[in-house]
Amino acid sequence: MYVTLPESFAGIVIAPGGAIETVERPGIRTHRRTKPGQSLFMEGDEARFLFEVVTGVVRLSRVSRGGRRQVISFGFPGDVLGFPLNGSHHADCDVLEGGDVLVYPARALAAPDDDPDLHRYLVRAAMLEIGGMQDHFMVLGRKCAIEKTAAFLGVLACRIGEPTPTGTSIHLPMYRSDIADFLGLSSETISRAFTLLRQRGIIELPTSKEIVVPDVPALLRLVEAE
Amino acid sequence: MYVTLPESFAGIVIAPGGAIETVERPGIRTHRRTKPGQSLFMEGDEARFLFEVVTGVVRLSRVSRGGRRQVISFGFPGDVLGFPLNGSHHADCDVLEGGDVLVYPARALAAPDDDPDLHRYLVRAAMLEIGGMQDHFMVLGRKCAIEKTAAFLGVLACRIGEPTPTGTSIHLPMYRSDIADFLGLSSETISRAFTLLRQRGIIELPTSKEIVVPDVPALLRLVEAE
DNA sequence: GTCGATCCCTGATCCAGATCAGCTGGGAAG
DNA sequence: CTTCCCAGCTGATCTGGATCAGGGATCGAC
Repeated sequence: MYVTLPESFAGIVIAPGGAIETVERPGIRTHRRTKPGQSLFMEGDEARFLFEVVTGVVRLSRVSRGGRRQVISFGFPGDVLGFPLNGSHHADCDVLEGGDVLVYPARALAAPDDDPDLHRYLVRAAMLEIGGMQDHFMVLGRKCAIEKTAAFLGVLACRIGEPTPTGTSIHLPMYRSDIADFLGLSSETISRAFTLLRQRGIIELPTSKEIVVPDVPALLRLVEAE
Repeated sequence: MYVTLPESFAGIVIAPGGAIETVERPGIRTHRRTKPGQSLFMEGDEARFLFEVVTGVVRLSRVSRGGRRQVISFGFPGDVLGFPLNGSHHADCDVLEGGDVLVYPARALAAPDDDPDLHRYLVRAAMLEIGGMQDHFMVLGRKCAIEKTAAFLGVLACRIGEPTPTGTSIHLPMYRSDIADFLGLSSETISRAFTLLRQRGIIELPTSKEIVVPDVPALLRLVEAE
């Protein structure tokens, strides 16, 4: 998941996934059960598989020599992760919330003929990945803290929000520091942004990992004050 | 081009392109001549073609509703641009320095059987794109101005630097503001970073668009002060 | 040649967010 | 139950980079 919002968001309820052109996911595949804290792959590992999150949440991240960390993306249900570079993985993938992943052979990407349906599915997933990352550049490079945070929560509300009587409810499986490393901020700034949004009535925080958004369009209007 | 540096850079001269696993570019293709200022495609255009820069330089960018701009990447010789999302382009592509581009039909990506060699070539280019963008996240989110600038010039030196008696020479076809919008900084900060690097003897600026790097490893050592 | 129009550089000031530090609360272990 | 530990929150301070402002170099139009 990247922080990528559809063109016209004001007042529009966005369907989970938000796909326009759809490629059917190929039939029954290999599943693997994931446990919190488990590593699906690490930077430098030979890339034998790609993964699609079915349930649960994973985190894709890189750590620099100096110890600075960048969370590249969060993998929510429907996200495909593990696109290989020169045959090896290029980031660490860890499980935040246990669940199920689909396991695709990396060969399916390089060899179209083995399984043409799967191949086309993965190529399309790669295009979605590139598009999402392009949007995320704008967030990282050209938005302030409150806009980044609002955009992040807005995307989560659209993708994994549960409708409740009081608003859209989001469960956050990651730490504040994960969100910070994803948005290029410090964890203190995330805390302060959450507090500010709460004070303004944009979100409620029943617990530190549960967020209720009474009015998603109001949240999304904060994404870019023009 | 993204700001993406190989693992072990200190003292190592990086080959242009830096590819490890190579896929041969398919035979003779359609060329198109480009002129400075020309637009190859714009956001929202139907994606009928992908482009590979042969000579010259292009710029890929997005502009938000509020008018803020993010330069997503610069296209130097060897870079493939224009990966489609739901059949349309997702950013603007403009020519900075005239030259030649190869034109590939977008179908080649979706339909493996039309031209299997080209298809594999483009899939591999997409994987390079994803890997490069992941590295660029670290630059945007977790590096300071001087590190961003040094990393940017370092990549350029490795990719398009010309060896001269006094060092590696780089021609910059873009404005300071383009570099700023690429690195998530202001154009003033780019100017100041260039001046600082010049004062420290890391670079020379014969003209504002020509940069000479006497010692590329010294430049790259600034990328991450640990 | 002169005149604009840009682009680039640099100084001064300001502010958003990092950093440092301390406090609080909830969950796990005993 | 108590204790410990760590995530999260918040206050105080600092600072890197944005912003504002002005000045010089370059280039094209005429």
